[in-house]
Amino acid sequence: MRIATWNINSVTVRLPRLLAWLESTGTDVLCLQETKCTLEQFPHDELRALGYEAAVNANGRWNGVALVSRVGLADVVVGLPGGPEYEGVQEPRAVSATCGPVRLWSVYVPNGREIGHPHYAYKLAWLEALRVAAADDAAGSRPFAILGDYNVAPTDEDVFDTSFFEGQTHVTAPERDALAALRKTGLEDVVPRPLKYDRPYTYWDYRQLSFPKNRGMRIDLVYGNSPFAKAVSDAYVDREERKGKGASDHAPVVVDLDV
DNA sequence: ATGACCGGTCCCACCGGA
Repeated sequence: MRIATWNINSVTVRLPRLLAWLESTGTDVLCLQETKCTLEQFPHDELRALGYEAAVNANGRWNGVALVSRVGLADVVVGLPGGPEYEGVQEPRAVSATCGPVRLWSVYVPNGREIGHPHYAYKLAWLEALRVAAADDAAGSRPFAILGDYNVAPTDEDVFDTSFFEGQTHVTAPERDALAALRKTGLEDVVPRPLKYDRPYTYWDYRQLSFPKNRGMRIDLVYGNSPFAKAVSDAYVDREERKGKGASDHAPVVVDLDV
């Protein structure tokens, strides 16, 4: 079984790439983030033509997540139970479902913007709510994973230059502590292998030739419980999908499971 | 080549991304 996570940065603009990628990789379940569409705009018909159904949490121009599956979608939960609001709104940043033998979340963790910004406190509160909401499944015997854009680089090895990020979000101790607390529920970081260079970055800024210079970050993560992690036969970052005109600024992370 | 931001928006610039 092949599962993947991909911050697609607009499912509308990226639809031709999405369909071609699903076909070429034979992915069974894809977790999407930043769909940037309404529920009505989500391309259910095009995906159904390839044999996929989708569970979607979206409300317009920002954020938006989905689970796209050709191996079933059961017990769908839309949103993060107990999750915080930002400016009075529950943003579409989480959706979970059972896909065949595994329980999966697709999450888009808030960016945080700047240290001390209300969005930063919101980010930390959101990660804490995720920890609480996922604790039972994390400790369970069914393969379970939270995949998505965490907007946190777990270690200094996960950014191209630590000095570049001094004083910025994504690398601070409170953010990394929040990830550590999440792992402590029984989840481990399934680190993919890079297809080139030495580090499995998943994101490269559009600006300043970041991708050709490999000035990247590993912020798209797969946190799986022990039954999930034990079933992993391979994991890699598909950096090929970051290439060319019309790419997302994130590459998909692909995980193969023996389940 | 992987090549010097991009997507969305009621619109001629700005927000959000990280």
